[in-house]
Amino acid sequence: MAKEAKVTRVDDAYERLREEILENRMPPGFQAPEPEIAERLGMSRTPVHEALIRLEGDGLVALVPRRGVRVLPLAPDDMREIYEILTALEPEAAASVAEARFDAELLAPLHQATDDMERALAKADLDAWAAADDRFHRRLLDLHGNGRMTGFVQTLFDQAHRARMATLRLRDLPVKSTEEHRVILRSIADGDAEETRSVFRTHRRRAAKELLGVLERTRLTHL
Amino acid sequence: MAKEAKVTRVDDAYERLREEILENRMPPGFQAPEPEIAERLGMSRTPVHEALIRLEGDGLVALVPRRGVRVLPLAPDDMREIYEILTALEPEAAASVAEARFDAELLAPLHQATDDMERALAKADLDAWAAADDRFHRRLLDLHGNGRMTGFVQTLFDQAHRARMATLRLRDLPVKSTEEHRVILRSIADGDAEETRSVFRTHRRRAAKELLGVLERTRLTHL
DNA sequence: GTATCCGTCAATGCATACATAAAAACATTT
DNA sequence: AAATGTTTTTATGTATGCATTGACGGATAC
Repeated sequence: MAKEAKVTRVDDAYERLREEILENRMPPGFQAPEPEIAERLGMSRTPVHEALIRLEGDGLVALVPRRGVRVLPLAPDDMREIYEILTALEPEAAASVAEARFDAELLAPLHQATDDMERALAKADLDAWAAADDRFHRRLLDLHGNGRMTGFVQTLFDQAHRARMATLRLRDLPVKSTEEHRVILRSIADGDAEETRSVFRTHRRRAAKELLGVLERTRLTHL
Repeated sequence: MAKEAKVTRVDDAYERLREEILENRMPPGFQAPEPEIAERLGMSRTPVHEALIRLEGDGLVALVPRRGVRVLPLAPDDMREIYEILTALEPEAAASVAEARFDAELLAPLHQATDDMERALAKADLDAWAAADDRFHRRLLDLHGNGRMTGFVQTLFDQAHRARMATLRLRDLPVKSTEEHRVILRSIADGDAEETRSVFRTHRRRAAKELLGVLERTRLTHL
């Protein structure tokens, strides 16, 4: 997962800043003027500003006149919005993949990701678990092949990333979630679209409820 | 619907270009270097470039190195992607609005939009019909109150706008579509979430099928 | 006539310059 | 000391300059 050679400074700035936000090194509420960011990244304001426009489009930051960038915090309501959309989109995509009855070879990335989740769970390696979980969802969307959906879901994942990582450490190991992935995968392999949709919906609903429950209990109103 | 006072040149450029694309004054496939656009809009390259980044994020244009902007054409597959997402999202939003049992006053914008559709249909004014149709969908999303969903659906509407306007003139008057809106509205007013979801789904599926049928029959492979 | 090579042109990425306007710091008055 | 007015600093929006690099056209070779 080494950094790819960045072609332009705008891309470079975009990816570095995105990563810093996702990894919580630029935490929610963090604020800084553009010249400061530019200096930190070792480039002029122009490419930084253009990268920030993209990040703003991704819903990760807000550009506040005269005070620079602000990293947007996530409130429980934001998570509700995000999970509602995911609950509507992903089960449809999964059902469509099931219906397409891909052969085992094409489903390999999903098996791989699910195996990785189980392995990570066994080692209680939450970072690895989350990465594998992400990969499962991403690969599934890839198989479905609706680029717009994939892109949008990815930006939602990005937005939710911090909250997911934070809550992951505030609750029991995600045993249930891992099992559900196995079930989803089986119903996809069986080509049972209706079952896939139903199981995936349940999976998303439960995950949302659990996450919101943790936020509620821990009084984490934004992060 | 006069132009609002634009605060910055970037906003100005963004909105003018977006409108030109939606209204087909910059047709799909149109290509021009940034300096040319800048001159046309009477500003320097900087704000134009930044506006173009936003339009690229909206999926309306592509920035091609060394050749400037290109207005993206829409293929039938794009329409399939768009309608698939709309079919997954809008019925959920509508069902949720039905469940919320808003009182008549809050539903007024929907009644208004539906009335306008019927009036426009009676006068065979397709532009007014399309505008009212858009408004109905937009207001419904507004009532639902998921800002991310609203925003995303809006960008999809923007992307699909040209195709919708083009096909509207290649087929019979949208009588069925208008009637369906009336039915949807009634089921929302009745607070019947399940019925709303089902009717809306049917509405979207039928609209998609019809539109794709027209594209197919007229061999319009991109527009 | 066709294909290849080279030179010129032009578009973009980025840096920098500048005007504007807000905010912050400071001074002055009461 | 508080409040008000003034100065200074600073961030952003926009324009412009410059280097790089690809595109295009013409010339040359075959």
